[in-house]
Amino acid sequence: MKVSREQMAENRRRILDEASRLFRDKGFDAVSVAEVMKAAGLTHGGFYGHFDSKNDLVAQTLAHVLALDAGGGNLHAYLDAYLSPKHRDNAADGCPTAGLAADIRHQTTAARVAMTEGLRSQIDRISAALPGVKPADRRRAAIGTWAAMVGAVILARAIDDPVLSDEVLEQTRAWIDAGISSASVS
Amino acid sequence: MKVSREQMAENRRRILDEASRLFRDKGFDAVSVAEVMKAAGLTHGGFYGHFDSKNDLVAQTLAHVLALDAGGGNLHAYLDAYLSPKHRDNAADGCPTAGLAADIRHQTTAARVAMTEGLRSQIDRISAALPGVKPADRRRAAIGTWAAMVGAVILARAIDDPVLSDEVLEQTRAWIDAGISSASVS
DNA sequence: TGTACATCAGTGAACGCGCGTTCACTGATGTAC
DNA sequence: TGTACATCAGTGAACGCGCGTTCACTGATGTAC
Repeated sequence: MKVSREQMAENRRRILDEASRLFRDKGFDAVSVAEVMKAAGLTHGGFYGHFDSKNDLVAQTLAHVLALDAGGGNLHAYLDAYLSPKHRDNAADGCPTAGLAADIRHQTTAARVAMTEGLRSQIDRISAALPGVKPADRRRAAIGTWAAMVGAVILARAIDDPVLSDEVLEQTRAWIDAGISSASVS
Repeated sequence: MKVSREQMAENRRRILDEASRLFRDKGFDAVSVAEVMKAAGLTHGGFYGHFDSKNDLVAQTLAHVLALDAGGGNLHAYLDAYLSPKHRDNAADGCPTAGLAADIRHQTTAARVAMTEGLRSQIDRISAALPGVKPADRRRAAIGTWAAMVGAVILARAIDDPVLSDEVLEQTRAWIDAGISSASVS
């Protein structure tokens, strides 16, 4: 049955929100169109009224979730949250880059473009949150720090030993702090 | 038709080698059993004479490829090769951690255990290749450096803009050098 | 060493299943008058 | 404002396809004598 324009817009938003969670949790390929629609409270047939294909959903979900991605002003607090066991253990609610960047390689150009723009913004945001670092080194510090953050969460999630996994998060945190500190104006 | 024991052992090795390349290139889910067997010059039916299941192949392939993984003594040369456009563009022949770590999360315990042991060795190897760093900081430097290396290659492969992708590799390289340098005994 | 035969690695057709996608249909929406 | 009807968002059965896995069969291997 037909629904109101507002209801349809809300349905679309809910599909993107649920797809975003499911994709981060299980990866693009392991989530079916029917699974996303069910999570959004709809049936699978209606999917193609909102999106051209599953590939289209992937690209639009990335643009949707990366637009929201914060990373905020307080780098110290952001690092605390990012390199925490809680973030490692809750991929569905976590950073889309850590959850999906490795999977992007096999997706369509539209999806890759959305991820590229998201990463560009993220590098700028971290750079802006490094006021103590000499301007000439700021971009270098932002990229190096972001690579280490994403790498550490991916490694921590891959490791089957809680002790080693926790250690990867903690030591990466300490290594990043030391790097930023020694690149800062004294 | 039956083949000799040596031939069977060689077939098994070839299946693991081809699976290793294909998995690194396309991810575990995107590679079919038939595709692996064809790449090894066999037909798909014979697969189950070598492995219990596709999950078993995944776990054994990881153990096989991580056992070979070098990372050698010369950290400078290793960093050069690792953070190069060539490595970024040749995932099939590249580091299994960069290619597969993010995918491991959704695999069986056996596969996760194989990856965990591979990462443990890799951290030890990098640690041993950091003789200039104060012993107390060596493990921290090894973990932070490895996280940044893996993260940078994953990000560089996800980015659809060659300029930004190259920059991620170069700046991460410079950031790692600066970090190791400032953690070294003077 | 030579022969007879049991073993078993590899073949390829077939299976059941879940996937992305299509489509005829339903009935609430929202516009024309 | 009230009514008549065209529109179209959502439904659910159905499709073709590729997947992991099974299995009856083949014929070279390698052992027993």
